[in-house]
Amino acid sequence: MTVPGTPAGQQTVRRHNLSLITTALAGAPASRAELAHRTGLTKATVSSLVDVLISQTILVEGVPDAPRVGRPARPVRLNPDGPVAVGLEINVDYLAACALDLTGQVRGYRHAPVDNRGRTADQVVAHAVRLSDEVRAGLDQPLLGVALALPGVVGVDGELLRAPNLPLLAGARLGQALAGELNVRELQVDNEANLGALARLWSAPDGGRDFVYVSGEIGVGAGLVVNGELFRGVNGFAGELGHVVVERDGPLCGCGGRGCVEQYAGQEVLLRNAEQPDVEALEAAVTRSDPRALAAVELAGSALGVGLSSLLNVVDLPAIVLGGVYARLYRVIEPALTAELASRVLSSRSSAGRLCCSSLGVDAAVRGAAGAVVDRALKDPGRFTEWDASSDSSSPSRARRTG
Amino acid sequence: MTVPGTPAGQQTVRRHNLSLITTALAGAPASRAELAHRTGLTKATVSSLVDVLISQTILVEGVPDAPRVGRPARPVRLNPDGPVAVGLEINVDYLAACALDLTGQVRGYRHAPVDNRGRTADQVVAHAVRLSDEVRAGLDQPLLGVALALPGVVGVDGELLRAPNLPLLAGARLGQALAGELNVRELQVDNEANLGALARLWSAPDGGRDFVYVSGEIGVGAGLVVNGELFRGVNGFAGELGHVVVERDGPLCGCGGRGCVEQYAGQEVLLRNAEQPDVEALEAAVTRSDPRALAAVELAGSALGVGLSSLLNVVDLPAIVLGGVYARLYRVIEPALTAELASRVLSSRSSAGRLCCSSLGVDAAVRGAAGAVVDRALKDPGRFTEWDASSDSSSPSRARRTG
DNA sequence: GGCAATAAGTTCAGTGTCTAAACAAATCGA
DNA sequence: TCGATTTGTTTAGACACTGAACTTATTGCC
Repeated sequence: MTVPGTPAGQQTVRRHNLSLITTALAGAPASRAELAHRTGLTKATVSSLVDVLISQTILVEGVPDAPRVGRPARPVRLNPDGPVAVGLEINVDYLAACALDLTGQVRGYRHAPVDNRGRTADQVVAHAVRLSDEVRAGLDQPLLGVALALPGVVGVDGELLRAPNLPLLAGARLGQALAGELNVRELQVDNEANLGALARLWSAPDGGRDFVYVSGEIGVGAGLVVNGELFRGVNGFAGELGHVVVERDGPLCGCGGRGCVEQYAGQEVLLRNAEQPDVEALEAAVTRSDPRALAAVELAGSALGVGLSSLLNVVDLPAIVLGGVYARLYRVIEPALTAELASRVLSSRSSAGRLCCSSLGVDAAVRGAAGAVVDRALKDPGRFTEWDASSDSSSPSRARRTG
Repeated sequence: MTVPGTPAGQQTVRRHNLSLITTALAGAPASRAELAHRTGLTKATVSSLVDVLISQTILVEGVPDAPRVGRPARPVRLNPDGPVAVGLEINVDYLAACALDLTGQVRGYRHAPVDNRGRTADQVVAHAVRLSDEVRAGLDQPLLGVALALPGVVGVDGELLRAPNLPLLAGARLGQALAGELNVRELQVDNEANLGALARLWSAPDGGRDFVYVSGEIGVGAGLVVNGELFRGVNGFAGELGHVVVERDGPLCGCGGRGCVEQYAGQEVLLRNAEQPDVEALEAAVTRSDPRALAAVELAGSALGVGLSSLLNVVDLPAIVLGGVYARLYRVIEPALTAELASRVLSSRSSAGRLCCSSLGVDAAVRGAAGAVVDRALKDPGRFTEWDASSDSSSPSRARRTG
């Protein structure tokens, strides 16, 4: 909570304890007395903090439930009618948007299949803004914030640095453009693997706070979740599983190296090896036990296993969650993968490295984006002490672009 | 500073701000007024905090330097005669100990060449305790704490989980045994790669706060330093560079996998390939351009480059520091290594991935261990509010083992 | 030598936040 | 209707920070 190198005062304490309340309420509602018990604060302090959060529309009082002996508890919970977070995703062949309230409920969702390969940044941004509006239509709730998921390598400043399949958008400052259009101060931008990982983190409360999420989209990315937080690395390049080496002298990769995971398990290579036009066809071929398809998937699984072994020996995480294509091919890909992992990962002996498959579909990244906004708000609700006064970004009717 | 999930109060603020003072003084002494300027606190607060730290013997007032106009500043600095930290290292063929004062100055050092392969845990612990005493001999300063460096995989609880060359010590709870003998409450245990990395962090102030330190001892380990902090992973297994895959079907490794970095660049393999008995001989052979030796080192460099490329694509760090054997062979190993890195590491285009060589020798890990103790103290001096009262561990004369 | 200028460090009233304990409120059970 | 029980609020006190006034110590200039 406290920012290193910055002096702490009473306000710092307040901020920390406000965050204690909101995170304690993220799971289930609770009375003030129970909050005091959970957080270790006194009842008096909890009352004071809850008052602040209610006045900020972050919390609301619920109806007392089945009364027992003693004064009935008045449960307090995250306000489903408080500010909403919007997640956006710009991908190769679709755009998506998602509105989430503070409780994590989806309040709006749009998935627009569209080929973005030939579109300019301006066009894509305009479309994304439209989706953002649609997704908030009918919700008379202020905008908490917006986050954006992109397919490719995203720098720390939100720039799209590498996007092999969206060349027109490479180098575009999509985050800043969208922030201007949507009239939000800051807009978090991250790649789909990272945000997919976060979606998994919050959608599976018992799924652990440490895992690798493998995003099997066009590239092979991984989101590293360590102690419930994303590990991004210094430039935001962390988790580039696609360019971990499987064979030093393997096939040449677009990155300039040789034998990268992507050259065995990337979607493009996978389809080519299987001689199938798209993922749907591959899935069908696999279910009818097409030998070429099976071989291609097995090769991919084995290479992915080698790459993940290297990754796990470097970052030491106890679980792997497969997303994207790999989730859809889980059944077929799993044996080769586990075989490699079992023989290669050091920690596989002491801690059973669980492998599982994401239950979220294509909407993982958008959900994660919106969730990231909510998460930030719940982890530091004190940020909004000035925020609620200047509610210029509160109404869905924003300043439209001129022309 | 603040512990997540724990209520914050005024004491929390104090603790944070005390740490602000000590870390601000880690570089150079400063007057109270300058500290106020550096930290952002008021002069009044700084005075109060400094008083506390002086009473705890963490800080001392120095002599006023060349006076200028105005009341002369009274510089405050870390107390070189305050508590001392002890670092210990148990390695395959030596034991080492190091005493560091709060300013980071070495106040005592011992390096005892001894073959530990045949010794039991009890024997090694007893020897280490003796060295710890020797290193503090003549220093009438309380003991700040002790940390221990081990060659192998160290679990989060300090257990030595894998130590291929010290089979008698595998599974031993050396940290707990030493803590009991030395009468310290807790004793930080970590592997030599991690502590070597920390030593590098503090010995090269301009060396950056993000890098991989490659420890070329018996195994090939890596210490990952991210934003000035060690990245240990969930079980403490992070950074096992030796078992990153170079060739999926390469030679069988002791870990059960195939084609691990260790099978090309490990010290044992390296010596075997070069047909040399030990590292000294190898160094000599290399300087007289022995073709076998050069080939072996080049092979190692190339394999290390492949492994490090995978590592950097996973954790995204901007610099590599070579330690151990690799530092000694830097000249010869560097070309092959940089070639692999340049073609394979994604971020090598945007951020120049600097490769350099540690200036510390075999004492890197002990220094790092002692430094880790000092670092912890400076980052949270508030921990010692109760500590100084019960000064049972303050005198060098401790309770000896009975018998 | 005396005195303004300058800068360092201290003192003190004021404010915000937490704690602990007493108090008020609301319900059950007899 | 009354005691038991639990929730939530009030209040006095403690603690740490801030800002401003104040004290201290030195330089530089007349």
